[in-house]
Amino acid sequence: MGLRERKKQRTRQDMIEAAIALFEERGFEEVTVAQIAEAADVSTRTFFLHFAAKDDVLFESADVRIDLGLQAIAERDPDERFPAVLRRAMDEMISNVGDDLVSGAAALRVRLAATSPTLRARLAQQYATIQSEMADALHKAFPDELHPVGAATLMGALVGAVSAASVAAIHRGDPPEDVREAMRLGADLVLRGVEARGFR
Amino acid sequence: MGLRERKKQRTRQDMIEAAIALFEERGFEEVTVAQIAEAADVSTRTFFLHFAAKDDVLFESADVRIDLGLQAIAERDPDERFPAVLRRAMDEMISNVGDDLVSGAAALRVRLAATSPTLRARLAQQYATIQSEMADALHKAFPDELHPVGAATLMGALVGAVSAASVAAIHRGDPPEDVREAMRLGADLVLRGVEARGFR
DNA sequence: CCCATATCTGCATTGAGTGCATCAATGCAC
DNA sequence: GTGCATTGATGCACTCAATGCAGATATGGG
Repeated sequence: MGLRERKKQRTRQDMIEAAIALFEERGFEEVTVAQIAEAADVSTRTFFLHFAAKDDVLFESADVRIDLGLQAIAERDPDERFPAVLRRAMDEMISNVGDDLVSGAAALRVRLAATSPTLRARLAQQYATIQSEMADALHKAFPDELHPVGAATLMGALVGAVSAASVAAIHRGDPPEDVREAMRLGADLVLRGVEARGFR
Repeated sequence: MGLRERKKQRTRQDMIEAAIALFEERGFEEVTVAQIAEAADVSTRTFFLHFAAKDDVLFESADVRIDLGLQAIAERDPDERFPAVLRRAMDEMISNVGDDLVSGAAALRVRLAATSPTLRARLAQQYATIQSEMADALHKAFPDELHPVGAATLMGALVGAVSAASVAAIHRGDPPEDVREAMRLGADLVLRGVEARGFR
């Protein structure tokens, strides 16, 4: 990595650190981009060169590995039914929420989201993306067993349960492994219902 | 209702109609508040006197009766267990999504949300409110059987399933009763899992 | 008819976000 | 090392959403 690239990452990191410090001190809504820029000693224009929006600076390390979920679906055994595939997919994703959870970045986001509609929206957006991409992949992998509405409903329940569980657990201050366990219980709740009787 | 009040409702309605027409023609993001105000022959300041944000104009008739859900929880039979209570609550709420669904306002929102992050966020916010209020009420009603994280997870799954189902069904152009049926199936999927084995 | 009140309006301001032109440092070829 | 293309940083002007404030105007009640 050349000097140019290193410098770029440095200013980026400066902005992230400045932003986090200010957010922790005053809250998300009370800090302006101009203040972040000033604290990081860059122009506001530079901020938007690195981040599309003010909240993006908090999602730098947000690392839900949706690719692992999609991969789990793609790699299914020919005779494997979708509840089993989903169990693998969710387990893969949950076991790999990493850095973010450990570093406390996720906790900071949840804490700040409590007082910022903008941030809540951004958080929701992330889950919505996972939900719709997975639903799409799922329908394509099991076209005869799951119609589009069914797949969407199923992923809505799964993502809804898992996200609510993680937010609630993080909000409570649980350590990373307990958060993951809460997420697993959430996924299990839904998948149990799917397995109980067939779902469409 | 006096003349003053009628005039107020009239300007409000003018703005709503102007906004809907413009949104349908050009999409949500492509229409400015100034344009809506001009089309309704009022000042932009008046727009914000009636609506806190640009997207609020589309949620005038959004009528998810969360009170019915909370009421269902409050009125529970002493020996009724929470899965049964939740069935009643969800059924009450789903059966009473009314006007909005019939008038096509809900469909317009879903259609516009497809191309507007702002609108998606607003939609998500609505569900999030229902989710957290119900989770809270649920935990308070069954303090020994459902701890806070469990209640949050459960409502996350329920609201996630129902909202995804309704959005998918509406997106498909299903008529109101089919949309409600999709929502019921979503709720059922989750509740079946809860009933299958006890949930915490 | 007069006064309190509520709606509507104009104006100024803040803050997010974008387009554009420019400057300066870096990387690269020779 | 010199020349040149690239690219990251910046300043400036601008749009748009949203808010505060101060008036103008109309309504409704006495």
